[in-house]
Amino acid sequence: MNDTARGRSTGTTPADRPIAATPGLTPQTHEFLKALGSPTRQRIMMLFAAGAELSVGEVAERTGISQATASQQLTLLRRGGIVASRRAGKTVFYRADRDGAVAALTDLQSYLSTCC
Amino acid sequence: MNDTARGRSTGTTPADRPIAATPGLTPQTHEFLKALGSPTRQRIMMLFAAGAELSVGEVAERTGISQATASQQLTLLRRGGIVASRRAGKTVFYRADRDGAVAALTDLQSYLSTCC
DNA sequence: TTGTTGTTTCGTTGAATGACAATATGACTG
DNA sequence: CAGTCATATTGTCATTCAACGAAACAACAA
Repeated sequence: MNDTARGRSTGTTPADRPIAATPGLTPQTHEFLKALGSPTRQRIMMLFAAGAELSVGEVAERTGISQATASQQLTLLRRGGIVASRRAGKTVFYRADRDGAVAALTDLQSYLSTCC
Repeated sequence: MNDTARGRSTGTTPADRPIAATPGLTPQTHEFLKALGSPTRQRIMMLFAAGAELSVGEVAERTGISQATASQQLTLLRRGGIVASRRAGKTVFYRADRDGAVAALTDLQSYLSTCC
């Protein structure tokens, strides 16, 4: 569960890997693309508009999917860096992760400016 | 390919709400996400760097996949609007579609600014 | 016409995905 | 401690996807 090592993130890029040598997308961005490639997960994301914070159960209820599925899909979205989670007692609240989204979008843009 | 009713997109959006009315992503953009979500197709895209034009057979050879598979994957990429094709006699040349990529990226950006 | 070449479509196979119910874990309450 | 609530994980099934070879199709040459 521990989601350390974000890899790309905010402008670090030490001395080990120059950006230009990277032939493709960051694994993070790959997860991002897969995450948003699903209509169900797109629908879930729309629930987080305006900075809303929702529990897993609320997401399940509002989308009409089972609690188990909601938990799984939210895990995928978090893996894609588009949502973040916070635990408050027994319930876990998810919210949109704007920074993660921007990072993925930036990576995508850089990738596309290479291959297009 | 006829994309009627894009909804948000390039319009100047005078006094109406650009955000509230848009429920999700364009089908085109959905195809775009699915297309780039595959490592194989990401690899294919990298072949089109610097405006290169490649036949289906060349793509097959350089990626090590069968010609049939290459044709299928290129179809998916075209459906996502990231490549365009041109027929010259018997051979079909594919190239990156920069405009399509930019359009999808713009749509994505607008979507994310809604839900994040 | 027949043949050749490049591409697409068809049919199949194995792997990955999405969804659910059932169960396990974790966190609080009594 | 046992009990309960919210979430996570597991097991299973149906659907989808990537990849292939074989066959159909399209464009040209002889």
